[in-house]
Amino acid sequence: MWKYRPMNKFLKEFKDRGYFYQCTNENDLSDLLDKKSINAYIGFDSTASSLHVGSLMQIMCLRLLQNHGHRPIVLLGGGTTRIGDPSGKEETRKILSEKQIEKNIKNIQNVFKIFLKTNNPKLKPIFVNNYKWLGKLNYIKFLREIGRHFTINKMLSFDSVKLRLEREQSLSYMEFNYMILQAYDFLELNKSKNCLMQIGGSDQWGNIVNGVELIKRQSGNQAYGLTTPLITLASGVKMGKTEKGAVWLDKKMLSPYEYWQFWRNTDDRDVIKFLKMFTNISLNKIEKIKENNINDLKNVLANKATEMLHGKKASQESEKMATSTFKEDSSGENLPNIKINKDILNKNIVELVAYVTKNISKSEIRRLIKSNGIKINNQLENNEKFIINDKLFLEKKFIKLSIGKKKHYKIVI
RNA sequence: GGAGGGGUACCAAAGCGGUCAAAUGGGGCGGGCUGUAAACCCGUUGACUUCGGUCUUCGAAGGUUCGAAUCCUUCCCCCUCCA
Repeated sequence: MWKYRPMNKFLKEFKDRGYFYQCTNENDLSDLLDKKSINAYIGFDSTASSLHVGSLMQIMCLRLLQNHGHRPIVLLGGGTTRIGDPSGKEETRKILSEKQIEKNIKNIQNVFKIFLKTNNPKLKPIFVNNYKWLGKLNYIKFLREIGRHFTINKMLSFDSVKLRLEREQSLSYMEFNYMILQAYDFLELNKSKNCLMQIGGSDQWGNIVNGVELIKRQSGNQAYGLTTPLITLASGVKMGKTEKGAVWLDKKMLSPYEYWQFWRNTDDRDVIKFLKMFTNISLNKIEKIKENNINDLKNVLANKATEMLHGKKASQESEKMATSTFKEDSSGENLPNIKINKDILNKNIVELVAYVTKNISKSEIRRLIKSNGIKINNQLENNEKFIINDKLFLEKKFIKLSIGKKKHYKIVI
């Protein structure tokens, strides 16, 4: 008999915010989450020294979980990173050095310390590194205890494997084992941390289900899996990349201002979706403001998203900088100062731009100048021999250098 | 182990002795339109330059040639088929 029961609040919000894709046993899970506070984990790739926006939804899931009184476990895959997940990968991945992985893990933890900050000691995130248990596995023992539960027949049917085989791309034995290791992780966390749920991207479904089954067989415990959809932008591209590369969640790799800009430049069609997914604004409030001017909403999105990661101050400064860059058409008074050496004076404009930008070649700067991309004090300057002299600083004591429409610098000596 | 195909700029992909700094598409950058959006249009996309040029690139190293991304030799790496 099916009787009506209201969905668990966490699950409901999880769905309403757009995080939900699939779940192993929704009704039971809903009941469980109503009944008690559980521990749940997500594993993160440690192949780079920072996570990027592509992982943000996963992080937000943990945050939501925590807000609803459950405890997040963050697994940073020192063990599995050494193997490489074949899911969704066209080719075998490069294998990183042990040292690099450890370094990455250390740095990545910082992001979670920001997003999952709490005063409640019971909800503090637990960090685990699966190298701790995977690193000392005994092969024979592992095969006998764990390997026996996996049939090759079934493993071959999983997408991660199947696609690679169908496309006749090689899949190493090492990678083939990835899903077993991930299942084992779940089992291990279930035993040692009483972890009852694993969340992951939809491409992790197979791996997660394997874990749930392994736990059932090994210990008889019921565990659950929950997946999030792959976010595709209205423009059709995968989220998380900009022209310049990944949108990193680390100010050393992407400044707060650039992060702010990333959100500010969201496609119109994605704004509401992103407000739900990537801010902590309540769904009721979003419902109320969703008809507001689209550009105002983009500002809200940028502010909230930036605030969450880089703090209120950085967020406000970014907005201020954006306003002075795009709105006021002004002197550039509010831009951050860029100090230059005196010896740039009386050299030509190419030298100045090169000094300010780094990483862009003089040929490229010359091209920019020729194609009307450079302004000095709001004045187009298309002579590459233009000399920077101190008269340009005038009474303002600085010059405003504009590169394209979006990049402006306040140059002081 | 045997047979064959291939490695070209950020990516994909043409070129197969000179006219190749290398077609074309994507991406990027700049400009136009606009709303810091989308769509569209134009330009540009190796480095350095006294704007005359100069230097470095087509998996790596050698060689042939007046001249090589293109031909030859050796090596490295990928892929396909057969065993």
